[in-house]
Amino acid sequence: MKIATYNVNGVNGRLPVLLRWLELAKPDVVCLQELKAPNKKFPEKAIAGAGYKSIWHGQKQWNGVAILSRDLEINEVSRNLPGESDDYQSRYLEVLVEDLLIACLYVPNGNPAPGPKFDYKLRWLDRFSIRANELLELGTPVILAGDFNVIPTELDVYKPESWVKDALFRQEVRTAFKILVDQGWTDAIRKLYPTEKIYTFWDYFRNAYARDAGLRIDHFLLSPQLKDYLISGGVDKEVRGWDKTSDHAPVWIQLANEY
DNA sequence: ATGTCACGCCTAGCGTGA
Repeated sequence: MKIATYNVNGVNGRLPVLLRWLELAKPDVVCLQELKAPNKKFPEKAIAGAGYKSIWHGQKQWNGVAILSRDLEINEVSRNLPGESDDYQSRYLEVLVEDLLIACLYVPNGNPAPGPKFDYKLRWLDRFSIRANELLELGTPVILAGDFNVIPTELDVYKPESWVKDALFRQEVRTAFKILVDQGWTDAIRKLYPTEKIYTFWDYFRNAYARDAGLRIDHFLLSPQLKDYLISGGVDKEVRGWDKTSDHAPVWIQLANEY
């Protein structure tokens, strides 16, 4: 099974790029973030035309997540991250793809830090950590995929020293990510490439893509049942170079069929 | 500090988020 995650930065503005990439990469399941579209403007028909059924959780103007499936049956489990009843931001979606639970997440950016947005990010990560632990305790295969807005280590950023005060790399955030992973998750891309520079995001500013001034912030975390079935994975980096493209590139993993 | 995108809106540049 090939599973991808892609922060599209506007699902309608990016529709030609998304459809072109789907045709090329042919993932079985796709987690999308930053739809920037209300529910009624999600391009369900165009995506169905490419062969994918969709479950989406949109929001006017900002945020928004979706999960697409090509052939496999998909059923919604939840569209809310527990723990904060007045949190209206659409950043979370949990589905079952057959017997595999997939959570698609779009963690708050958190800048400027410190400040209320950063506090919200830390609370969100705490809430997510609680949910992730519950999912682990199910003892069934689970994938947490999406835009974590976390640079896990110095290897994951082109110039660490210039990012230490940024909400994506501050120590509190790196620690939160480490606590989460240490519950028993496997960072799939880092497992496949233990020492290589792997980036998934390049800023629109300052010609970042051409300079390869990137960050690794889109991640797959695998529950223990899955880690030995991870075959391959990577970043479809060339998509970041396409016209009218997102600032993120799609990231994917391949799991053995018999997991 | 800056830079570049996409979105919504009392439609046309501006505020906001990233």
